[in-house]
Amino acid sequence: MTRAEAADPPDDGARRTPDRLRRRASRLLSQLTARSDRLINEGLARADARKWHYAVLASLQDFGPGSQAALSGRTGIYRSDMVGVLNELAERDLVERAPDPDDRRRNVITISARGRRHLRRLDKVLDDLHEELLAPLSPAERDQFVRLLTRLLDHHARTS
Amino acid sequence: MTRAEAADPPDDGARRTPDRLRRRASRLLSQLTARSDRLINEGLARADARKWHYAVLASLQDFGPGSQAALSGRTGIYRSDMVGVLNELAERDLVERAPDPDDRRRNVITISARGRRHLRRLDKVLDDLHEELLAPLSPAERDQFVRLLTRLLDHHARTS
DNA sequence: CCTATATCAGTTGTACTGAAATGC
DNA sequence: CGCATTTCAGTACAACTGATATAG
Repeated sequence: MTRAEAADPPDDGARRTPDRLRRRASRLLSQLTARSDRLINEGLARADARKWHYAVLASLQDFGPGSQAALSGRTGIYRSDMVGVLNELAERDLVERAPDPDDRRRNVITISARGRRHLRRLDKVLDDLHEELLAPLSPAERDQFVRLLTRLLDHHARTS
Repeated sequence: MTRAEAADPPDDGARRTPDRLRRRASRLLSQLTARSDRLINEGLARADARKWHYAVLASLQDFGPGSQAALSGRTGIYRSDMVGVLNELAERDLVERAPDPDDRRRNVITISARGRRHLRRLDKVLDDLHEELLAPLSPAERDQFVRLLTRLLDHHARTS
């Protein structure tokens, strides 16, 4: 579609695209994400946190308490891995896990006061880390970047 | 550390950023890359290839033969993992691995005719996959997206 | 002696699977 | 019975580390 591409250049198609590797969006994404993840993970580790901690706390703060299955859906954490994440958060008294009286299969997870405080701290930490991540971009470009990512992600979230 | 929080900010805080999770660039990157990687890996698997295969073949085609260490640098494949990738490529007769007469520690890796053919096929496959990956974006937006990714990656490649 | 290369053995982290235990 | 929820045990794969043999 994008490339009608009638005739191969006789000798090589390589000469036209001097480094095809470095232009592939998928590869740029992978590599940038690798760096981004490392940056974020290390930054959060310094605050005794991991990115799933942030995801759960933010989800609880922004959308209220919920079952583990609900949190799993909201945050993208695998149902099987949610247990461990909540154990870590509960150990630190950042959330409370109580059986749901209405449906005793469920646990209801609630953010604690301490958890809210921690979340504010993590938000600050993440602001700084994103400042570093997006340093080369102007505010308008950062916006543009986030919008493009969002559109792509929304598209693929729906179609899968 | 920040102020002994006896009273939460009564309303706000959360209400101002209704879903902070979904706006974090790092998270958008991680999630989009997860989908992108899956898309690309599955697509390449259908062509009996993996993304490192493409990386090595493209690097050989665009920059000529090289030692395993050189390829490692060019492609980002770990020196330890290069062995396995080259084994797979050599099994399929896509590259040739010969000892370097000038420096007998080295192997010189060369792309074969069959490898060049395979690379053209993979390029086509990847074009289609990227069409799918970037479907929601106009050509201008795709360009913009690639440019932004490149700038970010360049910045972090230099500063680390 | 010190360095670079190719290779191998092994760790770590994480997405993901499968199934058990419990309750609807 | 079916189905949903939490939990656990374990797989698969990738990035990464450390060490060794060989050669400059």
